[in-house]
This record gives sequence, structure tokens and C-alpha cells, in this order.
Amino acid sequence: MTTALLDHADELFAALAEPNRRLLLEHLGSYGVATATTLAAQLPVTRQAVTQHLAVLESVNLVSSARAGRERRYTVHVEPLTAAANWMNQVAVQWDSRLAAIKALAEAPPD
Amino acid sequence: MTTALLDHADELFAALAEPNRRLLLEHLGSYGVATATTLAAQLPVTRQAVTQHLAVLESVNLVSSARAGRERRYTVHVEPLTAAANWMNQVAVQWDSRLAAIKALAEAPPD
DNA sequence: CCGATGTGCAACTGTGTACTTGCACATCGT
DNA sequence: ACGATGTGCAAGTACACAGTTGCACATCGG
Repeated sequence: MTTALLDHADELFAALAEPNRRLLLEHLGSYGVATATTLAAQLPVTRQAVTQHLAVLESVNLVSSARAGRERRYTVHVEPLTAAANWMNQVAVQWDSRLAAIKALAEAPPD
Repeated sequence: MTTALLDHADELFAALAEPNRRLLLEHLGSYGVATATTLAAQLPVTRQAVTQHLAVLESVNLVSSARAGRERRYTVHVEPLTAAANWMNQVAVQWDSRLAAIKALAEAPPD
């Protein structure tokens, strides 16, 4: 039930696990809008690699894209990120209370 | 600078990307303490697979372990999770404000 | 119209990893 | 002491993925 908030947890975390992808997100966040070619200039990899990374990010809704003439413009989205953050906090709180309960039991005064 | 809060972001997100590992974390969270063999009984994989997963989780400080006689007991930790959640929220806020600024510029009344 | 720029598709390579099996070693209870 | 239980190490397999190269196609500017 704890994963209910996050339907694509696997893919989302996997997407965020890639350093270059996080870099792309940061660059995209500061540019607002950018193309694969532009972003590729900032990274030590090929444009194709960037395109594939952007496809992954788009598949988990971290970015969206639209063609504008001969170029494709990418934009960043914050919702999946805040959703994941909320899930983490929720799970953390659950663990905390559970562990606190266990600890309380362990430290209960021996009647 | 945005990744300053999270020094092992790659490994942490990669650790969380594995469904079985998240399952392990949840079970561990509800048990409080458990052994690899016990946890393996709840998952459709071998004890060895569970052990390897636990090693990954331990390497990013999501769990810790200690030997007790002939068995090894694992416990869950919340700190890395809350740290990651904080990082996400921070990045999300940055993007939000940046995008708001860009949008404001775009919608500025044409003097 | 033509070169330049940007994109998309496809195949190939290398590396990482999830999971398995097999076995040796340590520890518990009787 | 001895069987049972739990752990640790090692090698092997199958698959996913990051990154590359090569080329064809579309679109812009002069």
C-alpha cells in the first residue's frame, strides 16, 4: 500500500539514478526549455545519448517535448518529483513510528 | 550545487529502483529487525539474492546489520530516505521558481 | 534551390546487475 | 559429538542499458 502514491516507482527511481539524466534535468530546469542538441553541448556524451536519456525522462513524465519546426523542445515537470518525495516521507514516517513502537516494547518496564 | 545534500545519489536511487529491494525495505520496516533467511521466505527469490540486495541497501546506509550468534540481523534506517526527499523537494522548488520567472517574462506586456 | 542545421531510426559494443547453483564454514540444540 | 540451521564465498548465466556510429529525412536561411 505504501507504493500507492507512486505507480511507476521502478522507472522513476531508475531514471533518477543516472547522473547524466539528473544533469539534464538541472540544465533543463535552468533553461526552462531546450533542445537535445543544445543540451548535448553541455554534456560529455553524444546528442543521441542525450536524446535517449530524454526519452527515458519523458517516459516517466519528468519532461515533455513538442516539435517546433525542425527542432524538438523539451520542458521539465516537477509533479513526479514531488510525488516521489511525498512517498519517501510517508514511508519514512511509517518506519519511524513502527520502530518507535518496537523500541517502546523492548524498553517496557518488566512487570 | 543542488546535489550537495545527496552525495551518493546514483547509488541511492539505483537501490530504490529495484522492486524487490523496496519490498525488503517495507518488510524490514514492519518487522523492525529480520534476517536474510526470514526475509527470503517473503520474496520469490533465493536467500542469496536477498543477501545481495541487503548488501546493496547497506552500502547506501538504508539498512545496517549485525551478527547475533549464527544469524545476521538487519535493521532499516530512515535518514537517507528523508535526505533524498528533501533533495527532491528542493530541486522541485528551484525548477518551479525558475519556470515561473520564465513564464512571467514570456507573458510580460509588450511595451 | 541548395547548403546547413536538427532530428529520427537502427544496429552494434561493452559493462553492470539480478539471480542462480554449489559448496564450505560457523553456530545452535539435544 | 552430531545433525540442523544460518551464513558467506565464488562462479556462471541471462538480460538490461549507456553510449556509440552511420545514415536518411525534414526544415530553415540566403
